[in-house]
Amino acid sequence: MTVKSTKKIKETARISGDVKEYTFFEDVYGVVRQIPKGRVTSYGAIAAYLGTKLSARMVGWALNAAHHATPGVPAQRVVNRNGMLTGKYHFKDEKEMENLLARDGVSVSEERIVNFESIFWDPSIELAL
DNA sequence: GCATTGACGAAGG
DNA sequence: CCCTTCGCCAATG
Repeated sequence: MTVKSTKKIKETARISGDVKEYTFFEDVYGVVRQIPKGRVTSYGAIAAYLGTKLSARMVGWALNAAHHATPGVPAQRVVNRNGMLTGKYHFKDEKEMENLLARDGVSVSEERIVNFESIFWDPSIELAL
């Protein structure tokens, strides 16, 4: 799907049933779903790609709503800039995120992804439009 | 409508 | 190198 290059996140989130003008969620989902298996990225990288690097928190917030999204978003591939699984508590179980990453062939040691920088996937580069 | 919080990140101590 | 503070912007109390 083509990311609707959101210049601003302003028109964001209105999960109010009828109004679905929010591109924020769609964009985040779109990017996250394109993360190759075995690769990971950060909230900041996604935010930067969407042009809102100063609001990386919004990306995490969007992923929080990704739970009810279809076909599902591999949120385990999105961690903070330090490669830490900060969002694991938002999964069904704490181990779920780490488990999913292991399935992708990504090792985690002490809450931190091993070789994080090596498998880092930057949408601004990989998806470079 | 103001105050607090947050799946972040950069900077300062 | 670890911890604290501040900025960001939308949601929630």
